[in-house]
Amino acid sequence: MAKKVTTSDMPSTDFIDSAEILGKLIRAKRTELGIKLADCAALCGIGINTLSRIENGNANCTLAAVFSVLNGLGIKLTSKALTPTASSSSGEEWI
Amino acid sequence: MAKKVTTSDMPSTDFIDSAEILGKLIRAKRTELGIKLADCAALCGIGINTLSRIENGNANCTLAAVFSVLNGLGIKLTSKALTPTASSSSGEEWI
DNA sequence: CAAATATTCACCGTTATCAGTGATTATATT
DNA sequence: AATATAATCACTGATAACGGTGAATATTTG
Repeated sequence: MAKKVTTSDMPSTDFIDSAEILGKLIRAKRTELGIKLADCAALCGIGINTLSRIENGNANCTLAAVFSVLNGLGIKLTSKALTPTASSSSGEEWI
Repeated sequence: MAKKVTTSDMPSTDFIDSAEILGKLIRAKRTELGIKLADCAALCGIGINTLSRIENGNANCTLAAVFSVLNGLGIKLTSKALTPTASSSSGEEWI
């Protein structure tokens, strides 16, 4: 069986700013769901090798494959919320 | 000059679940910063064509290029916060 | 409406992904 | 420790990304 991964293995960073962190996030979610690599790949409609590389932090993967996994596993990505400040009520400002 | 894009052009979705939405987010941020495609590409260390394709929602782009842009523009991505619930104090649960 | 600027597109050569298969290595279970 | 299971790696052939350049197409400004 695969190595068990819990949230304690997740990077302490709040932000997903690298393929490594994204890969760890995906692996943590998959193992939490208790599904193996091969089944997850089939579920997400990508190859086993590709999923393995994504989880291992390989940055040379396509957005297509990554979003297939994120959506397949129900992982929700957000940027900082669209919250116009008082100084910019017209809504040109991201925070 | 390029078409002006403000946050009003941003997708109403809270979640970034496709290359299209990610591309729009990037473009909104770049235009908000007032820098042109070529300068932004140089700043992020990628080619102009690649940045153009990313902003236009092409899913066949590498994570490497995308993270170069996100980090170059200071766009912070997050998943749902790591908040272990009372029922899982050992930390196996994402919300 | 014309001029200037910004973006997209088509092409090139190089390089690398991708799915699939089978072999190797790592991890769990008894 | 031995067995079963899971994940990684090395290969194949097909397809496509990547950066660079230059041309074509927006888009903005005077």
